[in-house]
Amino acid sequence: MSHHESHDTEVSHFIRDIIKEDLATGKHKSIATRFPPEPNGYLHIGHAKSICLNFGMAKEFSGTCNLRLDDTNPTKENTEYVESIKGDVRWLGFDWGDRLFFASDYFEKLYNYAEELIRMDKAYVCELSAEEIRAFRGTLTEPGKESPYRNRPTEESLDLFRRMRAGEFEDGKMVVRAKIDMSSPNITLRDPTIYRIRRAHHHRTGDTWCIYPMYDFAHCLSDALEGITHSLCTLEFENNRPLYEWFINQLDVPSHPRQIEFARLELTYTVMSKRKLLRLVEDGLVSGWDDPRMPTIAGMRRRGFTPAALRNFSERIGVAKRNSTVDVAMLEHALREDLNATTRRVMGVLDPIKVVIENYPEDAVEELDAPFHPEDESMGSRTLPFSRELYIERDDFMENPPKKFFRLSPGREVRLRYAYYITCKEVVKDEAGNIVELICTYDPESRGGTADGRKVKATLHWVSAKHAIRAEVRLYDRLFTTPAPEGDKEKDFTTFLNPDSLNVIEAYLEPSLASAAPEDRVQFERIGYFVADKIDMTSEKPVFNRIIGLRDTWARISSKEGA
RNA sequence: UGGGGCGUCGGCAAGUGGUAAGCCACCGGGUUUUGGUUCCGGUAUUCCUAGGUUCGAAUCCUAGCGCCUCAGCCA
Repeated sequence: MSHHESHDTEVSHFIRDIIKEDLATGKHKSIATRFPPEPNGYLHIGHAKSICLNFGMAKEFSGTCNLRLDDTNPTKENTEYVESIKGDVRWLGFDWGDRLFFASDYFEKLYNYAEELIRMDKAYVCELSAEEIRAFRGTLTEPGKESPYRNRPTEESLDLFRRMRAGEFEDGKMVVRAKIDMSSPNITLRDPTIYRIRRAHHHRTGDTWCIYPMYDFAHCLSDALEGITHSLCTLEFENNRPLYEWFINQLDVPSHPRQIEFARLELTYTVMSKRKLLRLVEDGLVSGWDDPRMPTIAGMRRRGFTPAALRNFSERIGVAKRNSTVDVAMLEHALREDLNATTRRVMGVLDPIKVVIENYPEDAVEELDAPFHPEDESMGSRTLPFSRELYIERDDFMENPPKKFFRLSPGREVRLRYAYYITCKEVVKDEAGNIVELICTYDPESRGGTADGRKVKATLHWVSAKHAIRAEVRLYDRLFTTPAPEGDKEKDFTTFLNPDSLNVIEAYLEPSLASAAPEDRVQFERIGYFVADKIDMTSEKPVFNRIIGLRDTWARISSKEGA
């Protein structure tokens, strides 16, 4: 973890309290958590919250956190997903050591537990069809009816279950169900299915099984087998907790974990459901799961997010039971905060306008020294070539500036960062009236950016025209235009897609950037934070992604004044 | 209309009987070779509502109201 991480924001939350209490009372000598994703998709920022919570609690209390892939449904899972999950967790900065597990590691044990349940007359093989089971289940307000197979002899169920395993029956022919209470007001307790027949190739166990355990049965037992003390999951599993406890109480298991539920993360201006994320990818609305606009960990990584920013964010949003939607500005703040501290400052001009310094020698080139970080000398410095023709940002010049505009305009003097003071003498336009060039003069006494006490109201970034390198710059913005893209029941969330979420431009950058390595992050001074694209960056054709812009007070002032 | 859960500032979120932390956002102001950073200051007489208990309640009691969740051989 980087030394930039701030721990001063650590706040109490109910899970931390429970853990402290359990340690204080001696209920547990040490704690064990786990992050249990199903390898059927890519991880997103919601998972990041869970990862940070589980690994974070383990680290904070010197416990352990297992990475467990919950692979009980072979029709949806594959190794590509397990690899991406491992990579994402590692990138976030967490280490599971030798504690990588799979629910499928326990298939044999799970099978034996199921047999045990049948022997205890706490489970039975049911031959009702899926539709019949549904019909027998009852509704929210009416109790269910018992299956006609419910009271068949234990031996018969046991025999059938063994033959299920042996592959004697076709898929869907029968299931094994826990025998609990068909009239329970909690529907998860109405004889839930715990094993089904599913002839599918499993990514790890291959074809050795044709029956697979259900989540409710497998999860609690996996936790118990691993000695998990605190099994943290999201709110929608609250209804399943009595069932979780039922299984571990019936069976002779090595430990009794406690399930604790917390609210999943929702973020403004984004969608989080796996289904909707898949839609974006499949409909080609984004370039893939790692599109820099996606809230996936892979996407955020490619966008240039830092693991520390995500960790800090997770800590700050807290953990509670209340459903809530976090303002994405909070995430952006955590991002800028980390980037500000860790990133080198360089210069690049996104939308150039040429400046010719008429009193600067025709062929002269000077090497000017410029630090990489004004507040952190340890980052060192580089030299910048300066010459007669430069580029500055189009936004930094106005022919008829409003009162509060401090930048360059006719007759006004400004500073070129780490270079000289220049004064605009003349504006050159084309036939159409577009400004194509600015004729300026410079003050040779202001080298480095200081002149005898003379103050100037603005400092502009610039690049030397003949030394600048050209690069593709991908300007990313929020994917949606509304804080709650899922909030309108009438309209599909894709109608709120931001048409300007990506703008690709060609920019002029200072030459040092040609040697940037993929995933190197920098700040283009006065503009924002950028990252050399993980996939497409090469020194021949540099590609930078905008991670996030700097806070732009001027933009707010000017739009407020209608300037 | 059964069960479970949740309601504290614009958004997160502490607080669990002693008189409303913090963060984001927002608004002022200082410093500044990034209109960045940073630093100072401001921002809930009030905790879903209504009653009640108490010297004292966001915290306890009662009754309402609102929102989330559960009827996969998904997780």
